[in-house]
Amino acid sequence: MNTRYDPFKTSFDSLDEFADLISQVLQCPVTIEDANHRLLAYSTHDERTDPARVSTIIGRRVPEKVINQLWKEGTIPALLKTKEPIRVKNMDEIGLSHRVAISIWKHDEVLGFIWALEIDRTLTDEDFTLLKKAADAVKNKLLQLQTRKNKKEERFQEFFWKLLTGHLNNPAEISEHFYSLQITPPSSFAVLVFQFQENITSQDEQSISYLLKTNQRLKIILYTIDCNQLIVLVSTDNFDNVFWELEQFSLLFTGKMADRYGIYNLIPVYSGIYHDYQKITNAYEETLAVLSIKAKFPRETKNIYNYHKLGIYQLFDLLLEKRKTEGYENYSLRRLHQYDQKHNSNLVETLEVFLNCDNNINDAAKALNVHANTLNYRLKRISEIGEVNFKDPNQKMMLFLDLKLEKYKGI
Amino acid sequence: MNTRYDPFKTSFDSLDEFADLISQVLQCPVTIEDANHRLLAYSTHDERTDPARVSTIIGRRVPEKVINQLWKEGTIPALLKTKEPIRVKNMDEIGLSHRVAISIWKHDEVLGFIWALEIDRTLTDEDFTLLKKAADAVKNKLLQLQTRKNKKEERFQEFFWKLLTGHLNNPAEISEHFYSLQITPPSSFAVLVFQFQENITSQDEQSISYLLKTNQRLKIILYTIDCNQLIVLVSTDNFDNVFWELEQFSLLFTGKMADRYGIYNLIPVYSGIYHDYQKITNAYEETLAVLSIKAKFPRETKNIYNYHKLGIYQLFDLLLEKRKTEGYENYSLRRLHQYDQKHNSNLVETLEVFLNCDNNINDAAKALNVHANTLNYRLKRISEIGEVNFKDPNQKMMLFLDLKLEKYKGI
DNA sequence: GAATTTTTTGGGGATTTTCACAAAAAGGTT
DNA sequence: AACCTTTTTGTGAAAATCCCCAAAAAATTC
Repeated sequence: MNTRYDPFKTSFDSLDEFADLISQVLQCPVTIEDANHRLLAYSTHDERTDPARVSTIIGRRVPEKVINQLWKEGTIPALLKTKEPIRVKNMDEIGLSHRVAISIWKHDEVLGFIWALEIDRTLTDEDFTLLKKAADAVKNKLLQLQTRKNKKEERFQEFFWKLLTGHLNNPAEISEHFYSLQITPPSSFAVLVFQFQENITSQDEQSISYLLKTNQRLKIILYTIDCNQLIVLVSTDNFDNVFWELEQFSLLFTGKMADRYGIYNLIPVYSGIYHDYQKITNAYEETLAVLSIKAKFPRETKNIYNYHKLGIYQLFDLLLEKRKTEGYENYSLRRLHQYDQKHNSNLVETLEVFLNCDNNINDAAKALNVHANTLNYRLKRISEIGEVNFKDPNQKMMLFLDLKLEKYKGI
Repeated sequence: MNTRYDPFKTSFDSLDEFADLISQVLQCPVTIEDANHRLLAYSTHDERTDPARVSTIIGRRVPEKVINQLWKEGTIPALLKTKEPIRVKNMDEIGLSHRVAISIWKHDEVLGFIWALEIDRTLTDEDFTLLKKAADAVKNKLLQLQTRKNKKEERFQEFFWKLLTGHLNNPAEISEHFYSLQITPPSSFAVLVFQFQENITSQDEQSISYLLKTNQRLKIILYTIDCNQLIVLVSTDNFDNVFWELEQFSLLFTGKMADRYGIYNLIPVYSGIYHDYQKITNAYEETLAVLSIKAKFPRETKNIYNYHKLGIYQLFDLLLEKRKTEGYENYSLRRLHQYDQKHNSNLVETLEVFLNCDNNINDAAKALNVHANTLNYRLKRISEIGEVNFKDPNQKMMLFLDLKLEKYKGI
């Protein structure tokens, strides 16, 4: 067979038609996906298939566990690097039989993938050449879809920003927008924000888009990017334990950004669950508040991702202002600071660690790297010097608050 | 001797002169006091005396322990009831030798007392008659002092109110007022407020005035009455432990109001220590804030008398407002309330008591009248139902705050 | 009304915490 | 250097807390 021979130099109306054509030429089942592993088309003339393909077709996307495996094992990274076909050995644990994949390129961007299953026959080098021709032939068709989608995405973004900034304050208007964008608004939603260390580049955007679209944990309604923040609107319908889901998703997303794209130190936060789309501004502000507090108390709020869990840190802006206006000073803390300064000891730190450790002497002693009796002695001194009664929850609470407020003020 | 005979029907310039006259007639040392046991005059012709009298003259008032003893043992109550002379047996423990006292009356009000010491001779019935005549003769003179004092007190009051309400905002002006009232302003001061259960009657006023003036623990600079509140400005100079002193004084005052005059349930509060007289308004407002919180959390703040010690309760006005505007609700608390309602249990109450008891299971179990294991079981349920982690101080603190806020809201 | 679940109470042993005491180390003063 | 105070660490016994099990009581469900 001549390498010049190109059976794909023909016009076709739909991608499905084209998938069938490839299938006929290569004598095996074929599927075409976009860059986010969404199913675009699949051949129907061949009935042989494998579980992974069935799931992909049923769900109109490649199952997440399959994507994960293909990432881990290197197929997808390879496809994103080369224009050559890649052979994948069968992986029974995810229901994948032997197959060959090729990426579809336009300039230096991957638009999608073609998969050919090697169920009865193994593809030859010639078949590989044909596959490359098929990939080349399909790119323009894909590009059309892509640009159409881009325009749509712009409208999505505009709508999302209007929602976030409270520019749509009429339920009917909001419904209308959803309808015109062909989105069914979920009855409950949450806003997620991922804060990046640096501004998000357009290359990052692709990774983000890819991750969001391939994720199958949460339904992403809308998302947009603002400097170093990725803002996402997700549906929270039909979950027993929404916050757990949100946390799982956040960790998954940040984990994959790190593993796959080397983008580390993302800070995920999310709002509470809302039902009223006019309150999306509140949700967004919640997330910003959490980010702001997390910036100031990174250690204390390490495992806190939402406003609800912030606990007393919710109050800090307010409290600081109060303290400023009334010129109040915690008597005990002042005494302890004075003592620390005079004898360069560290009673204040000791107190803070002790309170952080929920009054547990052993834990606190470990955290401070001192003997438990040492801590005991210090606590006795603290209660003497600072006139603190460690049996009084009110006193301790105020101390804790004022301790943290000092830090807050200091930053 | 004829009962008509009256050696005191004579004019005299000063009270001291009159005291000497009585002393001459009765052949014993004499002192005259006002209703608040302030020394008004004393005889000098006789050198015999006792330690109590010496202290009285030196301090220009009867020592507090002597007054206390005379109250306890019934002399003063008797003097306030009858116009007859009362004999007091000697009380070595307070340096008091035998003496006779008589109260000086104007209408139904006691203006003061005359004391005659029975050092060498015991007074006869005739002497008693003479003493009554002396008391009668001196009353007009005392009345003059009284009215002069009243006018002065009115000026005091006016000045005090101006200070409290911030109508004097110029240090020079304030100093001037102090000077013109012949008060040396202390360099540090505090405002005390005693809240009565009912509006203060003019009869109560006399008791108050008496107690304030006879007290020797704190130096009272100014005081005034506003409906059911007694407002006092005290000097806090020269104390090591000011707050302890203030507390002692408060308890003393409320105790004596109860014991002596049957006026119960006074609520004492006091401000912090201030140095700047322009900030007296702040001090006053502090006390009012404490009273307001104490009204809402009587049990929790039972032993709290000043703003400083209020701890987290300082923040409640602010927090409540925040909660209202943001429409936040504590998730755990809501869950627990729901459970309580459904199973008519009392998990919320259990939680509150437990937190009040500083996480001490035994104390809390006692307070709840249940077995410690029952409480343990309930706490396990609480942590399950409310998703509370009892090792997390932040969570617990927020729970505590929200619990108390609920109550605050409820009232 | 029987069966099941939830709640309360009790016992008792393992584990921790608490506390007093003492020795040693560290820091400061004269 | 000698002396004192403060701080740290160690030890061990008493006290308390924690935790498991089980039985009984109460409430709920079927």
